[in-house]
Amino acid sequence: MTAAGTQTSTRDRLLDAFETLLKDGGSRAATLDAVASAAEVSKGGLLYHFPSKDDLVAGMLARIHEMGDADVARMRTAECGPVDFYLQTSVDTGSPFDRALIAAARIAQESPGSPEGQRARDTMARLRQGWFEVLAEHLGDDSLARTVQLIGDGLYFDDITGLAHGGSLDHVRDTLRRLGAL
Amino acid sequence: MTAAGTQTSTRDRLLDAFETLLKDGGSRAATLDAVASAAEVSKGGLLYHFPSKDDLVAGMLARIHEMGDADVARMRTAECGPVDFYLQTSVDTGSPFDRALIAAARIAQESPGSPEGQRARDTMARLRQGWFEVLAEHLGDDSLARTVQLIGDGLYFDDITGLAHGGSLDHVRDTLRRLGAL
DNA sequence: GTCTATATCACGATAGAC
DNA sequence: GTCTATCGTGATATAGAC
Repeated sequence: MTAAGTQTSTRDRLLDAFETLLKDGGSRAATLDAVASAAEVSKGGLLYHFPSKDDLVAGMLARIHEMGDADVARMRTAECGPVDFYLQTSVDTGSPFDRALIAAARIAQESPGSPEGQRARDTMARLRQGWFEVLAEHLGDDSLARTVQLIGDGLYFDDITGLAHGGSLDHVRDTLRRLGAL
Repeated sequence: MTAAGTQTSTRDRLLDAFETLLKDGGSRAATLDAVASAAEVSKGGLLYHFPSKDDLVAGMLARIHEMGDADVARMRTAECGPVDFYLQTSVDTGSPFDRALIAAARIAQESPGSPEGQRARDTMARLRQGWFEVLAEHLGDDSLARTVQLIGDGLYFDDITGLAHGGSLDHVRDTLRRLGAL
C-alpha cells in the first residue's frame, strides 16, 4: 500500500503464487518451497514477509476482504442486475478474486478443524452475508434469495471440484426467469 | 464379500476410519498412521490390505460406486418423489453414504492434478449423471433438472465447507413449489 | 493377517551471512 | 530485503518376524 504504481510487490507476488498453487494443485501442493519457487523468491525471502504459513493464509484472507467489499459494491450497481451479476461471478472467470476465493475454499476444507480453516470459513461467511443482503434486498424474498445463493454455491462447487457443465449458467437463467428473478 | 453377517471386516473398518478422518480433518489429517490408529490396526496391518494410499482411495471409491447405484434406485422409488429425496440427501444426514461422498469431494479438491483426484472426480461425475437422469426424466425439463441439481450441489458445498444455514432446505422447497417441481 | 522396526524423503521453520 | 544452510518432525513405504 505504499505505492500506487502497477509494479507488484514481492509480498503480492507471493500471495498470488500461493493462491495459484492452492487452486491448481490443492493445499498439498502449496508448500512453502513451491510458493517461493513460483514467486521466484528464496524460501528465506518468503519467510521474511510471512514468518509462518499461518501468516501466509492470513495475508491472503486480508486481501480477500478488500476485494470482497469492492465486489459487493459492483454487484449493487451492476447493469445486468445483482442476480445475474452474482451468477456470472459464481463461475470461475479466471479473475484474481475468483482465484482467491477458490484458494480460500480449499483452505476451509482442507483444515476443517484448524484455526486457519476457521478463519477461512469466517471470511467466506462474511462474503456470503454481503451477497445475500444485496440479493434479499433486490428480490424482496428471503426464500428466493437463499435459493439463488445456493445455485451460485452449486456453480462454484462444480467449478472448484472440476465437475462444471457447459450450459449450466443458461439453464439457471432460464429457470430464474420463470420465477421473475431475472 | 465373503460373509453376509453384520460383523465388519478389518478392510471395511479401515475404509470407515479413512472416510471419517477425511471428513472431519481434511486430507492432511488422514495419514496412514491416523487411519491405522483410528481403525485400531497397526500400520503394517493397514498396508497389508491397502499397499499404498492410492489403494486406500481406490477402495473407498469402489465402495461409493456400489452405494451410488443403490441410492439412485431408492431415489427413483422414493415416496416423497425424486426431487425432495435428492434435496434431503444433499444435506449431510450423517449416513455412511454422505460420509463417503464428503470424503471423495475432499480427495477431488485436495489433489486436483493427481491421478487419485481424477478418479475421485470421475466417480462423482458418474454419480451426478445418475441423479441428473432421474431428475430430468421425472421433471421432463433439462433446465429445471440442472437447476435442482445445482441447488443440491450448493447444499452439499455449504455442508462440506461448514457454511450451512439452518433453514436453507425449507427455503428451497418453498421456491421449488412455485416452479411446480415439488 | 497382523505386528515391529526402519529407510527415505519432504515439509515447516530457524540461524546467520550478505 | 534477500540469500544459503541446516535442524526437527512427520509422512509414505519396505523388510521381515510372528
